[in-house]
Amino acid sequence: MESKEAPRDFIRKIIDEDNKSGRFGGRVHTRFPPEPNGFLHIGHAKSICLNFGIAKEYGGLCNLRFDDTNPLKEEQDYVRAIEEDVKWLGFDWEDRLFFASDYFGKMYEHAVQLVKAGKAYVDDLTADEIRDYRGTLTTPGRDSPFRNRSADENLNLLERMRAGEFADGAKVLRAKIDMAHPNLNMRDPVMYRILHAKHHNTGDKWCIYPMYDWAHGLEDSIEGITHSICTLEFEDHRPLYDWYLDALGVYHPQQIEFARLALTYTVMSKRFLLQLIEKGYVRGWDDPRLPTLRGLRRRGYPPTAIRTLCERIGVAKVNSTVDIEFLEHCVREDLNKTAPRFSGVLRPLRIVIENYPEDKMEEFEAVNNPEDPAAGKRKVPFSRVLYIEQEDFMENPPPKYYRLAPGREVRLRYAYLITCKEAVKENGNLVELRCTVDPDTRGGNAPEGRKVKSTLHWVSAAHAVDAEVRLYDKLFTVPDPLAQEGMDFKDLINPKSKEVITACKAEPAVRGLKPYDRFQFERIGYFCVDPDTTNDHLVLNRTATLRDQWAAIQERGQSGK
RNA sequence: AGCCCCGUGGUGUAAUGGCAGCAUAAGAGGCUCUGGACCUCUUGGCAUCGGUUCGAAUCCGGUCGGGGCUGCCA
Repeated sequence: MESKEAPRDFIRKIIDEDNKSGRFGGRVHTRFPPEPNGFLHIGHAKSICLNFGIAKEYGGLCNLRFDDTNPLKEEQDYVRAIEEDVKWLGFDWEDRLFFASDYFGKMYEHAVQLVKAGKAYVDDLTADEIRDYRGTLTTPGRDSPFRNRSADENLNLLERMRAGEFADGAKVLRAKIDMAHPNLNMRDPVMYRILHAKHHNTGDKWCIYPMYDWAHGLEDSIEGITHSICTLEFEDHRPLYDWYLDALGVYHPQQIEFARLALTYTVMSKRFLLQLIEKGYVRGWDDPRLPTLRGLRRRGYPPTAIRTLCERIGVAKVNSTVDIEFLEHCVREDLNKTAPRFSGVLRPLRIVIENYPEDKMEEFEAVNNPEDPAAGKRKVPFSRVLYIEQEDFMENPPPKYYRLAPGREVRLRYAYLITCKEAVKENGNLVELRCTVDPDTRGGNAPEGRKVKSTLHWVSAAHAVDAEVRLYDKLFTVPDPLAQEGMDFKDLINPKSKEVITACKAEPAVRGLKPYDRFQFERIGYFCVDPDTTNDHLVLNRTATLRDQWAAIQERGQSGK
C-alpha cells in the first residue's frame, strides 16, 4: 500500500510512528474544527485536505466539528455555508457532524471533577484585574486572592454561576496551575466565563461557556480523535491541552501543529477580508477576486485544482508564503485537461470576406478538447462577416508579431486561410478589415508547402452570442499588501483587479452553458459562467489567462531588454 | 526581556550520517491548425561559526535571522 518513495511530511511521520508503536491501536481519526463565524478560505482548504486526506490515506475517519463555544460570534448561517464549502471541495464527513456545544454537559461534569480535585477555582477578579495579576512575558504573575477557596465553596459558586445567579463577567472558573509559569497560557487559564447570550445550538440553556483550551481537548477526547492537527499559534497551548486531559485522566489525543497557508497578492484573515467587503472594495464573500472558497468557486477554480495545490505545497512548520502563480498553474493544468473549448472574441474587430457570398453559410467541425478525445466535436458556423480579436491585427506589425496585418495571410481556426486586403478607417479609427479567403484552404488546411505563421479564433457575426465578460486579475499590486510600511493594505488594491467589458461575441455553442460551467476561449483563457447570467444576458468570469508568450515578448520589449 | 517554534535554488518542498532531488518560476530550443498543451536543455540552494565523525543539510554547541505568546477570542 505504501508507495516506496512517497515523500512523507512530518505529520505523516508522526502517525507512522504511532501506528508502529500501537499508541492508538493503529487507529487514525482526525477532525476539521471550524468556528462557525465566517466563510472558509483557501487557508482552511489546506487544513481540510490535510485532515480528510490523512484519514483517507490511513483508512481512518475525519469528523466535521463546529467549535461553537462563543455564542457572541457564531451563527447558524455559517454552519450551513461551511458544510456546503467542505462538500464542494470534495470531502465527506458521512454521519460524523458534531458540535462542541453538544458536549457542554459533559464538559461541565468534567469541570466539577476538577473543582473537586482542587484543580480549579472560581475567581471574582474582573477581567482587568486578571490581566494585571497574570504578569508579563518577563515577570511572573501573582495568585488571585480567591485562589485558595475550598473545593466546597468553589463547587457552590460554580453551580450558582451555571444557574445564572451572576452577571456577565462577575466570575470565572479558572484552572489552578502556576501563576509563575514561563508559558503564559499556564498561568491559571480561564475555563468558563459567564455569558448570558443565546447560543445558535443550545439556545438559553447555558449562561456559562467554555474557553477554547478547556473545550478543545475535551472535544477531541470525547470523539476519540487520535491526531488533533492545528496551526502553529497553538503550539504554546499544547502544554495546557495536555494538562487538562491529564488532570482529568481521560483519553488523550496528540496535538500536532503545522504552518498555515499564506498566498502572495492576497489577504487571508477574516478581519481583512471583512474590511474589503464592508468598505465595498469587493462585492461580497463570493467575489471572484477573494481567496474564499466561494470566491474561488465563482471565479471558476475547480475544487480538484485546489486539492492538487494543497497536496503539492506540502506540510511543514516553517511560516511560508506560496506564490499565487502556483495556484494558477494548478488551475490551468486542471482546466487544460477538463475544460471544453469555445471561440469567443473579447474585443471584436469586424472583418468582411469580400469573395465570400453574402447569403452563404458553412459549418466547420471543431474539436471540443484536444486533451480529451472523448469530449467529441461540434459545429461552428462561418459566414461573410466575422469578428476577430482587435489584438490580432496590427497595421504596422513589429518584428515578432505574426498575426494579421495588411497583405498578410493567416488561418482562421478550423475554417480558411484568409488574407487582409485593406484596413478601413473612419476618422482615423479602424472600423473593419476587408479580407479574402482562399477557397482551396477549406477546413483550414494549407496547400502543400504553404505555411502561415498564425491561427486566429473568430466568431461569425450573424450567429454570435453577446456576452458581458468580467476580467479578473490579482487583487493587490504587491505580493504582501500587509507588509508595506505605513500603508493601508486597501490602498494597494490593484485598480485592474476587475475590468468589465460588454460587447463580447461568442460562438453559438455557449448557449448550452449553465452557471458555474467552466470552459476555455481558445487563445484567450479559461472562463466560467457567472450566476448573474439571465436568459438574455450572458455573464462570464475570466478564471485565468492562458500562458502568453507574445505578451511576455512585449513586456520584455517594454522593459527595455 | 522570558518561554516556545523554525531557517535547503526566486518561491514551495524532499533527502535524517554517504553524489542535495522534485515542483513551480525564469532563460534557450523543439513541436504545433490555440504564441495553449507537450518535449528537451540551462541557470539557481543547505543562514553562519565551531565541535563530533573516515564522512554532516542531517548529530551537538554558539551566533545571526524569522515567527508565535501578555482575550473572560479561536
